[in-house]
Amino acid sequence: MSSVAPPASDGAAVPGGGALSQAPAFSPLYQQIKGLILHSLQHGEWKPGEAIPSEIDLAARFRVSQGTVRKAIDELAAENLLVRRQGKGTFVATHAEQQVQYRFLRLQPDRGDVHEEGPAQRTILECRRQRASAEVARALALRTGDGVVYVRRVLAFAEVPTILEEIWLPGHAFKGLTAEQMASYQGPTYAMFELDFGVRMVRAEEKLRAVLPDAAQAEGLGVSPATPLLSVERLAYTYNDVPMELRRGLYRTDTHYYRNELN
Amino acid sequence: MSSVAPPASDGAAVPGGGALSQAPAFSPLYQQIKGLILHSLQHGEWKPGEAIPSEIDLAARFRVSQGTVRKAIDELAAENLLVRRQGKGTFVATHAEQQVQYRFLRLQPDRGDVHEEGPAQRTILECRRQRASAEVARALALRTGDGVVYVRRVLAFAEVPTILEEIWLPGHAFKGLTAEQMASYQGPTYAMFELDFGVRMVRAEEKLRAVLPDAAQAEGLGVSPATPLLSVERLAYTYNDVPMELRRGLYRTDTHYYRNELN
DNA sequence: GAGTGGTCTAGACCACGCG
DNA sequence: GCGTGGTCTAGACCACTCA
Repeated sequence: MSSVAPPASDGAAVPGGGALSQAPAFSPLYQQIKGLILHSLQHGEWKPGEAIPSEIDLAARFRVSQGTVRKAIDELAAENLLVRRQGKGTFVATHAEQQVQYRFLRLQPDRGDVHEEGPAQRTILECRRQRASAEVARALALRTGDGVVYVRRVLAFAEVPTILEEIWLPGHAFKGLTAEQMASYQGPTYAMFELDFGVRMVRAEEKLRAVLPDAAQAEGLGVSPATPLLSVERLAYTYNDVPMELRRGLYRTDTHYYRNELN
Repeated sequence: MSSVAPPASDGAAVPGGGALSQAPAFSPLYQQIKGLILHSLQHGEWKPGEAIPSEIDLAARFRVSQGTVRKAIDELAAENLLVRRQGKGTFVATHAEQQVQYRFLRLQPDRGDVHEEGPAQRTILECRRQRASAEVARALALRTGDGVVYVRRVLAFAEVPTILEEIWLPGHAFKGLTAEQMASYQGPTYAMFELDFGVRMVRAEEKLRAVLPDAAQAEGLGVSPATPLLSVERLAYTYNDVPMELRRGLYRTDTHYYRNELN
């Protein structure tokens, strides 16, 4: 069923260059294999946390050598879509059961480390459906007025309220999301999104600014309105660069800092 | 001269497992090759911007197959130490002549893009030798009281002062650095460090916080002391994770934002 | 057309996890 | 001991750059 030609049986491998090819965009075989694996991931052929077929099986299925599927998997693993475990297999990455609890949260405590601090305590302040504003619609690639789920919550570490955030989710993908669900799930929110809605966040972009909170925001975090806060606007994407979540967070940075690595 | 055994001529490749090996730390051949190439980079056998020998030459030199040096180079390229250019060769990465002017600066203008904005205008406020405080010494792996070069400067974009930063450099590696030099060099400061001092910054860690400036800082940026600013503390490393620069910057975030990508 | 990196294959063997 | 991913090799051919 795959569209990859079996080069060996043809006697000559002509990757991406058929007789009718007009656009000279050369695409190596392993990229095509990568695309096929990605397609299977998107369509749920293998679920988060499950093992995908072995390299040998995939090589047979796509009629290519093991080395070629290897290179495809290497790239998907580098993008954190797959996880290789020697001796066991290759697994679909998941936000649950991941050693690092919050993969996208860069906030670190000034003293002690993130493990002593333990998981965040969540308080849901609000959770309701609303219509997308022009701004939210643009970010999520919706039309103004489309249904979105809006959540407002506070995250506390060691009983200290540290993050106040607003979340917007496309209504069509998150039908029936309740405050209960947001509050009661043990573990990362993104793990719950995978389990209950089949939406897997793959990467995100953040824009950071220093701001002063308004009165309501200051109260939500229990700080004075003169306390500068780190504003973090996050756009999270699923497969194929489809935006699936907009978040606006205010982080306290008197007890924590935002850590970044530059390469 | 290399310490890599020629497996082919021995009839059996036993990577990392000699007769005397006691610590079972298995290290694949390509990792050893990577180490050898890294060593040559550190010791200036090939300078930033220059081409290194071809894969075939390196394979002959280290007595391994081309595929093995390929994998070593792949990793070094992924770490931004080398740059591959098909048809031309593999080059030592450099902060000069790099398409992205400032590789470590994540600040983006709110309107327009970074290219229209052009290069930063630098104003050196101070540049002198001093003794390392306990804090600076700890960051740079020096002893308290060791000589360091201290620089204070303002960066402006489109004539608007945007970044106020302090820089500490180990005195032993930056002997003779002058304010003139800091001001007059065209291009990234890190490119000047490579050319004039042979110090190449390879990666960095940043800690971000929202802060309010003191009176002097506010004046330096031409903002009110009530303007929240993004505090960015950066530790930059050369090869082998040796810290070579501490920077403390205050970024205006009313006209710019700090961009980050999460994977 | 020569030289460089990039792709693809086929096969051998090694390290790891688990029953 | 088997199956998985990981390493290493040798050789063929392709795409790109430049003289």
